[in-house]
Amino acid sequence: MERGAIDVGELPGGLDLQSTLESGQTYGWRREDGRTYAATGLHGGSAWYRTVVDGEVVRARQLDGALEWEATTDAVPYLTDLLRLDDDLDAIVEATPEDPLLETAYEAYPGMRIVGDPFFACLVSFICSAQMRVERIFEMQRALAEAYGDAVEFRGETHHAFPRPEQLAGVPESELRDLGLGYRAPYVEASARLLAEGELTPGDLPEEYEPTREALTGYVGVGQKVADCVCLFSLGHLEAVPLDTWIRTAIAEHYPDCDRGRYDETSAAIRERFGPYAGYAQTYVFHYLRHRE
DNA sequence: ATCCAGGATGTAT
DNA sequence: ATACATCATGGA
Repeated sequence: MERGAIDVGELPGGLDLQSTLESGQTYGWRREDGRTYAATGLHGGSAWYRTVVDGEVVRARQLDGALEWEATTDAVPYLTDLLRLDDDLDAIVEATPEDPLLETAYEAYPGMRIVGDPFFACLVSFICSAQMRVERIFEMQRALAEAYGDAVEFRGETHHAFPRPEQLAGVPESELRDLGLGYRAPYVEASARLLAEGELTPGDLPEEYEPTREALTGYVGVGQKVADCVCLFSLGHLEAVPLDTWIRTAIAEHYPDCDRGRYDETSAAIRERFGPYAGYAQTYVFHYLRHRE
């Protein structure tokens, strides 16, 4: 086992691990105490979180201005990617236009970062997110990992990686429905099968944001909103603004002139309003609106 | 019981 | 191209 700590004070803009991992961007981390935002409220302490990446187990917690970690290998490169520790949050906030809602949201959760999730796990998570509460999306991804993912031993405990595409391709629809996926079950299987057969792999995707979003709708169960989530939370397109129910309500209330009636045009308008890191702004607004009071 | 949740798809117009 | 019904599931 290896262990270490990252000085949060040296990260521009700091870090809020709990908000980063529990704000509905990523469903690949499990909080070891089994509790959630709903149970602990915001700033719920320094719980350990764990995930499996590339077959390596990584545990992490934030304590006294340090990001402590224990892992089966050097976790620093993984944490840097998964938590986007190289993002200059100060510069991102600085580049955000003056706006009452954005300023309130940024001030509510200083240090929250956009995640850089593994592609397939992110894709499946947000296919499953359709008409589903955040808490239940966590349960669905955990169920998928425990049912189909590789088991990895660490500290005397068994951890499960998220399944690879070939581990979900061909799984009977009834099995996925039994995990609570509902009508999303065939979407997950069909998209996994595409990847397992080498079609529409991440390497096939364009470089630019908008063509990438369009290409991602080639998966089954992926429309523009889910595609935007993958763009933002896995592919690093920080300008992507997923238009979910929360942000649509916010647009209606705060930016009605940005409502163009169509997804792509409304998205472009709000992107223009929110600036080059519009995705960051969107995620802060989403988290803020879901948890205020 | 009725409504809703980080929507997408198939079909009819 | 746009409007509409339909799609599971569990919690409030």
